[in-house]
Amino acid sequence: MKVASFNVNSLRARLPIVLAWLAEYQPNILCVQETKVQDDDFPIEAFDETEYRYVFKGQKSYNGVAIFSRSEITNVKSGFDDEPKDEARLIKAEINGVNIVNTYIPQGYLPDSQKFAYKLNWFGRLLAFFEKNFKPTDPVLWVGDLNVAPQPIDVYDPVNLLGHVCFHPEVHKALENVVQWGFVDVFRMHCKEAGQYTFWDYRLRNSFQCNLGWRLDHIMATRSLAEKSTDCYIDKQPRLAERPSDHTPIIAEFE
DNA sequence: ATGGTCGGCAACCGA
Repeated sequence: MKVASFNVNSLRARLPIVLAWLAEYQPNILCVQETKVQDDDFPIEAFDETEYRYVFKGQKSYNGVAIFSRSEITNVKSGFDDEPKDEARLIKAEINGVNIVNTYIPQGYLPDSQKFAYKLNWFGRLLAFFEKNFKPTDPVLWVGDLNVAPQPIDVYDPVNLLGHVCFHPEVHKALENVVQWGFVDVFRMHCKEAGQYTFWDYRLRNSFQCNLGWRLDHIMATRSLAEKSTDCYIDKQPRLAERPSDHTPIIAEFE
């Protein structure tokens, strides 16, 4: 089983890239974030021509998550139970007995801002979500753009970037609290190398060419599932396409 | 050199 996560930065703008990527990599499951499309305008026709089924929850302009799957998708639910639900940031489903939780976690703007406090709180709400819906012994995959680079080897300049909203001690603690519930970082389990990134800022000149990146997109698995993972890797091919996203897909393979 | 990127969507906001 092949599972992937990809922040597409607009599904409609990236539609040919996503379709070509699905055709080439043939994952069983693809989770996407930042679809930036409200549900009425989701490009269902394009995906109805593929073998993929899909579920999605979006809103106008911002956020938006979707899951594509070659197998039946059941038990779909978006958002938290309490307010604000953030439906366009969290979608959960069950596929072949595996629970998929696809998240687009708030970026946080600046460390002093309300948005950063909201981000930190979001991890707490997510932990409560896992505690309520699953047991750590269940097969759960938590994937998506988590907007956190967990370790110094996950950012291009750990000294100067320390304190950034995506590389901040409080965010590291918030992430760790959720991971401690029962997750294994599947990419890190298979690759200990520094400089393996999934995001390069558009605003930095030549950030991709110079590999000035961040590892913000993750595939987390509960222990029983992680033990079945055979490989995990980051795909940089879409950056070479006509219209690259600032993120690139991460793929995990399971027995 | 007083700049430099995207996408959505129609003036800026978010990343």
